[in-house]
Amino acid sequence: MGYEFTQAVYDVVTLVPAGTAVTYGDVAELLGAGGPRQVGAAMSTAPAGLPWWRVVRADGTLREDLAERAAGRWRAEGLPCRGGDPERLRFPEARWQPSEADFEALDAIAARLIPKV
DNA sequence: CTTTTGACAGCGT
DNA sequence: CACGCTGCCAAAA
Repeated sequence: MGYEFTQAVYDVVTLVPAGTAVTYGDVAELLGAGGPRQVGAAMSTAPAGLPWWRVVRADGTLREDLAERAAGRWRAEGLPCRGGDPERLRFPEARWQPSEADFEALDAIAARLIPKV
């Protein structure tokens, strides 16, 4: 199965529960591969239906055009925003804390990931 | 095949 | 707080 990095990123993002968020760097770390920019590259081609608004920059913001569309979702999910800025999440409060079961799922994803031969 | 781009992050200034 | 610079490496050109 051509399980590549990009697909693994999507799988990880899918695990992030509503009402929580992670940073691009978090995704790379949870995956145990790549880095923030690689995750961003993968997200740029994200399929419809993926909760992309739950993946933000380390400072709790998103690129402006994306932040506009994400703000509504954040409010609907009750994500904690910082100060009076509705387009900036408050970390680490908003950060997803994976349960043990989540870590197992994460581990499974990492294991399936085939290092690009 | 090579080169450039980029939904980033952290540190220095 | 704001820039600027560098490292990172998958994707797209």
